[in-house]
Amino acid sequence: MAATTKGPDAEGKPLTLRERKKLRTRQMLIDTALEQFTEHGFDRVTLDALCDAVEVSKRTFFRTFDSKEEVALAPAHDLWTAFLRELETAEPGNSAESSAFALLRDTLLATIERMAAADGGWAQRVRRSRRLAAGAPSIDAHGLAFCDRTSAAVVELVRQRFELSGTRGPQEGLLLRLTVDILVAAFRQAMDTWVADPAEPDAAGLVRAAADACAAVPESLSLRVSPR
Amino acid sequence: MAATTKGPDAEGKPLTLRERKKLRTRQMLIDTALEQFTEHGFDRVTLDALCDAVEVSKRTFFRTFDSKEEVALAPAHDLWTAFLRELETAEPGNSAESSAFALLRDTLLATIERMAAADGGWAQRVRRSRRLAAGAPSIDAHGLAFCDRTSAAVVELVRQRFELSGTRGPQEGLLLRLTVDILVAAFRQAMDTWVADPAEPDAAGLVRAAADACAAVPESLSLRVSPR
DNA sequence: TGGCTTGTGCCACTCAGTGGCAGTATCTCT
DNA sequence: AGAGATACTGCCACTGAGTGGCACAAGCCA
Repeated sequence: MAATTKGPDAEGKPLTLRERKKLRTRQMLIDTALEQFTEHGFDRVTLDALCDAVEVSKRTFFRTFDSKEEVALAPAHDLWTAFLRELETAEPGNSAESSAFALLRDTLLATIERMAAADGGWAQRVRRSRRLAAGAPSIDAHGLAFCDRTSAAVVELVRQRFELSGTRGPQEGLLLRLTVDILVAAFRQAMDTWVADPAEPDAAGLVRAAADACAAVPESLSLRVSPR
Repeated sequence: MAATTKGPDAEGKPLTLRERKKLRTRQMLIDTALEQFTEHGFDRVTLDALCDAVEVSKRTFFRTFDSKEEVALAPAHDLWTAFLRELETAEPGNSAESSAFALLRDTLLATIERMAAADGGWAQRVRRSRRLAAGAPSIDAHGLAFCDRTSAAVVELVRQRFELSGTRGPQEGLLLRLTVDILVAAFRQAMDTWVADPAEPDAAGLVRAAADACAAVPESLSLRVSPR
């Protein structure tokens, strides 16, 4: 994936003042947006109003985000970006199973933990963001599309870093894409159960939910139906 | 799912003139749109231009479709709508396996065949539509979101018509959703291979691709990776 | 300090999408 | 067949997202 995202590149430590300022307005925009959107509803908050509140020109907003939806999705965006970074150095599990699915799952769980550790408010922001997306179709659509693009990048990266085996077809890439999509489906499922559950609003809850959802995949394929 | 879609309800035969006219403009819009979009690019065709070509007011366009993207997605839209209808009367496979996944898969394949049988140009239109979506992020996003909404409706419908078993948890609904999402992932995969393959541009090719993708799901979960 | 780069504000503009209202075509009932 | 009820359509004005261009200011690098 080309670095087309406008998010932060949290790697090189020595941030110049300019960059720090930029990050600060970005965070300002995210926080204010999440707040306003949850308070008044996504489409009842105009960008003009939002930019007014943050004291930033609309032009600047669009230099920071690609669309009104993206600011609401920033937490999810950051998660997947971090996931990709994590995947660049991830190694197949030390356990017996070294399936691609397990690798991806473990990397995702590790990423979640790392995000939460690096920023205490992260879990809350993710929940807010997800709730917003659930209520506003256009946000959800953008989120889905972003997931999809990320999936493609994941497939790319894994093929580049690892040797695939366990199949005879010439279509390892296709199988891999399916694997990634299944992981994503499980994660979305986990997200929704986590967001709906008031008991564990912290990152640990999300990790647990994600692990559960991944574990449920084989079961779900053998789920049986009978007419009632 | 409430009947919020603006698509045709191809069930009651005696179509009144009004409805026939409406359907005709709808089809006109779809055909012209697919043509113009593929020719000049999605965002280089304004709605004004499109409506001009079909000699319809923009207001009328928005009474027929919810958004500019939706007209490009109409074929996919129709497919999933038909899938839902099909599912209302589908019965678990007569074969030994009566898994939910098999039920959904078979229903989907049957729906594809039925769509193609009812309308010769259908396959071509679907290909065009999919190609458009692949090239225009905003179309793709809308398509994903629509798939998601349909998935929810499918879960709803299956839970209503069938008894689920094969699991001990109280979360059959969650498992089922996962099942549906996996089917959708497989189908999207199939779509892309089918669209990319010039050899079998007819519906039979899509059916084959979809069946293959579904069959590949278990394999994909056991796909193994090793560092290179 | 002074030039150089980079981010910002402002302005005007395009285009998707909506509400309202008046006009016309279709339906229905006798 | 004709008249009234019932869609559906066209037109117009409007909101709001998103973009291009240019002048200006703030941070950067000697």
